[in-house]
Amino acid sequence: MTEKDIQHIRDFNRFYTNIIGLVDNHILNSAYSLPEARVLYELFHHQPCTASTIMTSINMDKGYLSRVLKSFEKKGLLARKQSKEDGRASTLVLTAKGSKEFESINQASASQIKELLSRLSPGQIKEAIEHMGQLKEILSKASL
Amino acid sequence: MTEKDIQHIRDFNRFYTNIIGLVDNHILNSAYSLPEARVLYELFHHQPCTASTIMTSINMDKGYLSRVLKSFEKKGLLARKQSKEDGRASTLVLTAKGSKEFESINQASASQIKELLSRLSPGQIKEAIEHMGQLKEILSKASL
DNA sequence: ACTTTTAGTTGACAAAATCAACTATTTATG
DNA sequence: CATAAATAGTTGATTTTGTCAACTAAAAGT
Repeated sequence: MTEKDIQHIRDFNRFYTNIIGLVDNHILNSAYSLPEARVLYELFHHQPCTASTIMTSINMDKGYLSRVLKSFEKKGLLARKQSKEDGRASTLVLTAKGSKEFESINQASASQIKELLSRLSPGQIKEAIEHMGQLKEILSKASL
Repeated sequence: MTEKDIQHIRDFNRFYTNIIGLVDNHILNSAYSLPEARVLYELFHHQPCTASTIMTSINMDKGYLSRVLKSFEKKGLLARKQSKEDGRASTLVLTAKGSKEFESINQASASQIKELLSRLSPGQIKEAIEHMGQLKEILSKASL
C-alpha cells in the first residue's frame, strides 16, 4: 500500500463524507433528528429487540439511547414490555404510529436520493451501484 | 431508478457511514476534535486563505469557525495578518507549529487507514481504490 | 451618496454526545 | 449456595458541537 493509495482513500472518504452530509442534512428537515432517525431505522428492522441490540448496532451511548427511546415512547411510537428471559431488559416494538413514522421518513429519504441522482443517466446509476456493491464487499473483509 | 436501486444506495451509505465513523473516532483520540482536524486540514491545503474560504469548503458556521480559528491562534498554530485587498478579512497561515501538528494528525490518520486495510491483499486494495475513483467520478456529476 | 453585501466577531442558546453513579437483575465462580 | 462480577437500563451533570441573531466594519453595487 503506497502513500498515494492512502491519499486516494482519504480523498474518497472526504468526498463521501460530503455526500452523506447532504443526505443527512435533508433528513434533518423532518420532525426527527439524525440520531432519532437512526434509532427508528434500527427499531424497525430489528424489532422485537432490546435496547442493547440497538446500542451495539449503531454504537450509541446507552444513556443517550435510553432518552431517545423514552421520547419515542412518550410520542407513542414505541411500546415496551418486560422481557421474559431477562428481567433487566424490555422488549421493544414499534407501534403502528411508529412504523408509519418510519415509513414516512424512509420515503422522504428515498426521494431525496432520487433527486440527488436525477442528473445521472440510468447507465451511470447502474454503474455507481455496482461500484458500491463491490466496494462494500471488499471492505467488509477488512472491517472488524 | 428502481426501489431496489435506492435500497442498495442507502445500504451502502449506512455501511460507509460506519467506516467513516471508525476512522473519525480514531482521530478523536488526538488532541484535536473532529471539526478542529477538518479546519486544520483545510488551512494546510488552502493557505494562505481567508476564513471565508474555509467556511465554504467545509460548510461550517462562521461563528463556530471564528472560535476554532481563535483557539488555533491562541495555541500558536495559526497566524493572521490583515488582508491588503480586503480590509474586513484576515489572511490565514499556519505557523511552523501548526503545520507540524497537521502533519502529525495526518500521519496518524494515514496509519489508521493502513491498519484498517491490513487484512486486504494488495490486489483487493487496488480494486477498492479503483471503485472509489470511479464512484467519485460518477457521483461528482450528480452533486450540485 | 446611499443602500446592500460581505467578512468576521460575539453572546445566547439548542442539540448531540459523554460520563459516572445508581438500581436491579443475571451470570460466573469459589 | 453465596457472593462477586457482569450486564441492562435509567438518570443527573457536564461537555462538545452546532445554530442563530445581533453587531461592527469594510466593500461593492446602484
